[in-house]
Formats: sequence, C-alpha cells, structure tokens
Amino acid sequence: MKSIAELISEEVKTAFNNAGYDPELGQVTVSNRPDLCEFQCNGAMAGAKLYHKAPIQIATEVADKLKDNRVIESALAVNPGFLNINIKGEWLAEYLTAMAACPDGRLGIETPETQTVIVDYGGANVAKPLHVGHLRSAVIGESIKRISRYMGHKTIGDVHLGDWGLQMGLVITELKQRKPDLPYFDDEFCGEYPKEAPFTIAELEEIYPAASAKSKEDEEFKRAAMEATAKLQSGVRGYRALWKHIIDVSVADLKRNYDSLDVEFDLWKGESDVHDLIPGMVDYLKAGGYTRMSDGALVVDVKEDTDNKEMPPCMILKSDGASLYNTTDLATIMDRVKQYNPDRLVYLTDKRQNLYFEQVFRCARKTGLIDKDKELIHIGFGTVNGKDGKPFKTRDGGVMRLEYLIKDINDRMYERITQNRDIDEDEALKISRIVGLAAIKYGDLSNQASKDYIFDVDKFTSSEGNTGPYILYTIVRIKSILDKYSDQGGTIPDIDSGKINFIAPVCSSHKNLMMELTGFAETISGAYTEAAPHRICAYIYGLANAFNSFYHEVKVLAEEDADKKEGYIALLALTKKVLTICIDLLGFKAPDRM
RNA sequence: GUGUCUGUAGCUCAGCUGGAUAGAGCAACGGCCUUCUAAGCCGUGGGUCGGGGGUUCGAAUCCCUUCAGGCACGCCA
Repeated sequence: MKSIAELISEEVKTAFNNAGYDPELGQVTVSNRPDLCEFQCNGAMAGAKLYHKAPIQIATEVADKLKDNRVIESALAVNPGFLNINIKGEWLAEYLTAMAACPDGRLGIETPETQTVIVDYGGANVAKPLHVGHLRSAVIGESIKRISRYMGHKTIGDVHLGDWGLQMGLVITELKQRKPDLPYFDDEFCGEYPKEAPFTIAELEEIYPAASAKSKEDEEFKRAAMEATAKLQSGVRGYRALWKHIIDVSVADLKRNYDSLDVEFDLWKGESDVHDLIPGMVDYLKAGGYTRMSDGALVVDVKEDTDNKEMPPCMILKSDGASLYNTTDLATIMDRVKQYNPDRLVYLTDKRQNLYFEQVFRCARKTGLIDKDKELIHIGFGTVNGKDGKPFKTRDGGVMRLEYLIKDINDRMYERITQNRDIDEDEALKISRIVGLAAIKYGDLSNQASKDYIFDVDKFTSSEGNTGPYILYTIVRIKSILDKYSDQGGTIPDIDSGKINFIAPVCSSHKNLMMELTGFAETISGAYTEAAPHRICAYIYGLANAFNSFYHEVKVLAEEDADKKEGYIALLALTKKVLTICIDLLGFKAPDRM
C-alpha cells in the first residue's frame, strides 16, 4: 500500500494543481519540526522562481484549496513559504486499520518482484577461532539476510569459509612436525584413514597461531607450508584426508559459535568448492581476450576511462601460476550465477577490502561472468574498538575471542538482572542470554556498518537510551499489559486476521505513537535497498520512545470506556507486532519477562 | 605520492534525495512510583556541524580548497 506521505502528497498535489501550479510541487515529507506540524510541503518555495511569485502567496493559495479535505485537518502557510500540515485523527486510524489488514502480515510493505539474493558472510577461516572481527560480518550479514527474506526475496546465506589458503598448509606442516607418524604423511600408505581426527578443536586452535608465528621467523617452515598448500590443492590423498578432518572439527566449532549468535547459513561453502572450476574459468578469460601477462602474472585490466584514480588490474593467477583470493572469488561468482542466477550479491568484509572488491566486481562484469544489470554490493564494515578508540583487545593485548566477548556481555547482563531483585537463578540466566544477545547485536547494528564503533559493555547492556535492552523492555511492557488484559477476560485482536480497528487519537502521545507506526513499511524497504539495518534501529528507537510516552500518559487497563480501551489494545497489539518483526529482522528476540 | 573514508555537545552517535530555533542518549542538575514492569517518564543547562571560500531564496547536507586522523594501493586474504 502507499505510504502515508504519498497519500497526503496526493491531496496536496491536487491542491497545487487546482491552484494552477505544477502538481509535482506538492510533495510532502514528515515534518522536521514536530512542534509545528506533522507533515510539511516545501513546494511553494521551489515554485516561487517558476511562477515569479512570492512563495508565501503560493503557499496561501494552496492552503486555501486544502480546506474541508478528508485527510488534512489543517494546512497553514507559514513564512517564508512552508505549508504546515496536520492530518485528521479519524483518517489516521483508517490508515492503521488498512495497514494491519494487509494480507500475510505485510503491514503495508509492497512485495516487489521476487529476486534471488545471495549473502556472502565473508569467510571465517577454518582452524582459527572466531574473534571480534567476525562479529560484524555475522551480525550485519544475518540482518541483511533476514530483511531481504522478509521483503519476499529468495535469499541464500553462504558462510563462505576460508578453507583453501596458506593457513591450511601451515596447520598441516605444523601437524607433520608434531606427529610425523600419522598415516596422512606416509606416501606409501594406501589403506583407510582413521575416521577420528587426530586432534581436538583446542589443539587446532593452538596449532594455527603457533604455525603462523613460526612461518614468520622460519623461512624453511614457510616454504614447507607453501609446499603443503600446493600438495593439498593438487589433491594428494593424505593431505586431503587430513584437511577434511580440519574442516570437520572446525566447522563443528563454528556452528556452535554461530548458533549462540542465532546466525544461520543455508550454505557452508568455502573457497575450496570452486577449486575445480578455476582452470575452466581461466581458459574462458583468456579465450575472451580479457587477460594479459604482467610481470609474469595473469591479470585483467579493470581501469575505466572515467577513472581519475589509479586502478590496478585484477590479478587472476600469480607468476608461479597459483590461484589466489581473486581467483576463487571470481570462480565463485561464476558458480553462483550458474547455480542460482542471483539478482543481488552482497559481500560482507572489513572495509579495508573496498578497493579489492571494486576490482573483482569490475572484472566480473567486464568479462561477462555476471550480467551488468545484476547488483554487486560490498558492505565494508568498520572495526570494533575498545573504549580507548583502538581495535578491541583483551586485557593482555591479545585478540579478543568472540566467545569471551559474548560471555562478558551475558555476565554483565546477569549482574544487572539480579541487582536489587529476587529472581530465580535459571530464569535470570536465561533472560541474561536473550537480552545479552540483543545488547550485542543492537550495539553493533545501531551504528552505520561502514563506521568503526566503540564496543562499550556498560552502554550496550544499559536499558537507558538507544540500546537493545531498552527496546526489549518496551516489548515486555506491552506483553505484560496484553497478558493482564487477557487474564481479565479481554480478547486480544489477531492482527493477521485483518479484523482490527483503531480509534482516532485522544491525545498527542496517542497520535504520535500512531504516526510512528505508519513509518514501518518505508523503513523496512529503505533498509533493504540501502542494505542498512541501522535504519531499523533508529526507527524502533523512535517507536519505543513514542510508546513509552503513551504508556505513561494513558492507563490502558484503567480505561472505562470500552471502545477506547479496545482501541488502545489494538494499538498495543500493532506496536508489539511491529517491534517484534523489527527485532527479528535485526536478529534477536524478546523474553516474556525481564 | 594517488585514492578513499571519517571529523556534528564533555563522551557515544543520528541527521533520508539541501529547507524553518542542528537532534538523541550518556554524563551534570531538577522533578515523577497507593493505578498496566521506575530496566521507565517529564524537564533544565550544554554545539561558530574541523577551518576557509563558493552555488542557492535557503547548506551539517552540493562544489572547490585547506587542516587533522584512519585505511587501501599486483603476486596475503
């Protein structure tokens, strides 16, 4: 359905037309001065030059045409030429009624033509524990996936593991030094390899950093690791078997971690999955005449005439003929086009890879690996910083593991919950996990993705201000009223049935809450097109504020007028529904009590 | 060096395609619990939107320039 601003614009455009002006001047926006009016139209000022008239005169004439309007309560021309508009309460109630009656709980969201969207979470590395840096791709990616899905698009989330690079060779080489007797290293061995991995996740997590450090000091070791990587990629049987163990052990651990974040993937693909496609793709690029040799490496030029900046070519093969990150990413695009024919491909990585992705995207388009009308989006996110403004570290300066970060938040949440209150231990723990997750995700998502942000445990777990707990608290309050109403024999209207009626506002906080609710559809579709979950945070913060003001001004359950009471309950039901959908799109849920 | 992002109140951040006295929250100060969860609500103080030009009736927003900081710039991912 049309947005409320669009509907009001229609009225105002008609008025402009009736007054003899270009109707397009009648575009209305939500007022940026809520103290003066609800909606504003600045068209008179834009039209002043066109018609050689004082803007205030135009505005006055238009205002005159808006008298006795079925939508607009008042339209006031104000200097220098603003048109200040307030809308009728009855009409607002009708709008909400229509919004709630939308089929399938769409609440006014137009279902666009269904597209296929792939969200690439940007590759956690196998054999390395998740750390703070992985938080952002997981949290933002999950939200973007959910928003896309809610919009009605076929959406596929791919974890896209880093499972094929040098880190695998490093781990294998280190293992070989530690346990040389394993059959995987015996070239003569031709029996069945053991089903059990010869290491635990704890060992694996210790092995990688050790190997990584060693490779930086020990040239010999590094060479061995590169050789092991090459052997793995060329398919040496024992190495592949060992690699499989590393993947299995790691993936089990990654799943556990992602589960605790309520992040799910449809595909657990990785760089290794396209390995076999690379030779064919390289042939294709060569045959198409896209490539050239440069310092022994195979590259594709991606500079465009309109560039006024340096744009290095996209490298396809290293001078030793080996593939690299670019190669697997391009092959993955080719593979995805073939398998899913996506309309939109979203990548989440650190923003430091901006230039890299620009090269890859240009290369993919130029070489026809993907059609030019498909959307390729790179969401480069900023770093998670500590209170000192520097990248988040543990107290001793090490990399902060994601698990520990989550634990810190949950512990702090538990403290807050059990403070000044008697509460069952189990319930406190359960609530602290639910609210803690909201605190983390909201803390992240409420910032623009591309910006760095400060991870502040105290701020995030606080229920004051623009935080996850504040939003949840608001929902819990609504639930509590609805539960009581239900206990008192009231029937809570089912929004999805479409049979729900709203009443005209009785006070300003009532009207304000209604107005906030009308912004739902626009917020969600805006968040989708811009791939910007923070817009949803900003929206629900405003909505929660509006509700809490209403809550204090209007005592719902004490209302004696039955019609009013029913209208209030309907409003609460809708508010709860909107908030619940929104937090689901952000990737968390509300407890029943807190 | 080239490119790119950022610079808004003491702190953390909003500000959509330029619009009316630049908004929140935290922190500070002051109110509000015999009524639906005070994890809340209401109010006060606090800003030459990094600086300087320009375009415009109108600029935090667009253009130029300058300062400061971050990041990236072919064989890592």
